[in-house]
Amino acid sequence: MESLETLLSVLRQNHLKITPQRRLILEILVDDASHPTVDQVYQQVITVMPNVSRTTVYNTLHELVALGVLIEVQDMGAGGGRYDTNASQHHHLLCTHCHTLLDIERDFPELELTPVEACGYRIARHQVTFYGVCPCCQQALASQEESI
Amino acid sequence: MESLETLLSVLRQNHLKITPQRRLILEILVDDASHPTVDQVYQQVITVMPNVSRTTVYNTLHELVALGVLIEVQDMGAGGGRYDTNASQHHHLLCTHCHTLLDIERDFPELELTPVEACGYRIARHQVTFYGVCPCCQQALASQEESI
DNA sequence: ATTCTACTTAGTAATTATTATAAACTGGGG
DNA sequence: CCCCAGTTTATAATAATTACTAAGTAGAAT
Ligand SMILES: [Mn+2]
Ligand SMILES: [Mn+2]
Ligand SMILES: [Zn+2]
Ligand SMILES: [Zn+2]
Repeated sequence: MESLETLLSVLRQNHLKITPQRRLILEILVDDASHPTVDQVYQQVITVMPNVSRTTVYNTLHELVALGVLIEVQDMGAGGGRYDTNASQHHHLLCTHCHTLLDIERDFPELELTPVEACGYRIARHQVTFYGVCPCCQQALASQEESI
Repeated sequence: MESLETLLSVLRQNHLKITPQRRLILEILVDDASHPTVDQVYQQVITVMPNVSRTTVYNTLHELVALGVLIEVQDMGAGGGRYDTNASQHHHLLCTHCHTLLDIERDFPELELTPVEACGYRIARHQVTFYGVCPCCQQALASQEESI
């Protein structure tokens, strides 16, 4: 994600007030590349400002998405959507067991649909998700099988 | 999706009773390649059997997913997850405006992560989603701009 | 610095999606 | 035809998100 200063200036440019709550949420987001859920952001928020409401977290995340500096990603299985603080074009590697989600920064420019495949759609971008099992979960699954 | 007969035999092989409710849901699924939501399946169900409960639809869809003949897909923006009656490996083309989701049956075998990119994950598969605007929505958006 | 106001927040309620529970029902083997 | 494990339904509970509104405040204007 961009630096805190960049994000603050985006807010200013869009005439959004820089409240302590918004500032805290931005600070948390720039430090968290784990694709957190709304609730994970909220839990971090209330360790610092215990009175912030969930509504404020929802509002702020939605505003950042509307401004294009935050992306919503879907994750099979986990509760609720997750937010991606890396708004640049990139791809993902998901552990199907614990849902840890890593960024893959490489580009895959060779992915192009033929006109007949595209069916008249005007294609803007593509996104690849690799599914697998992370090293931690491989170990956990292996020792689980042993104990059977 | 497989034929109705194939699905019925999968149920039989797994000692699941073929009830009128399940049969109807299967009939609906084999005819619907639109990646419907739970509610869209339910709405079709109750036009034929008005007393079927949502729980039965949820249960049946989950059972089919467990049997591997139905896939859950995530769709940014639309309400709830969607079900994919095409359980084979394939990719998707999503209209970011109306969320129409088309299957792309081509394979992309060249998509491989290097060991360093894979970070120790044991990778099982990958899935590509192309994002764009479908012809209908292109027209709608164009005429909308005209009227401004 | 003080005032003012439109924007923001917190708290609560409402909505929506999904899962849990348990009593009544039934497909299909025997 | 009987029977019972599996299934369905209705209802309640849980979870995720959105709506609403009175109270609070950031930042511009004075
Ligand atoms: Mn990412
Ligand atoms: Mn599909
Ligand atoms: Zn894992
Ligand atoms: Zn469309």
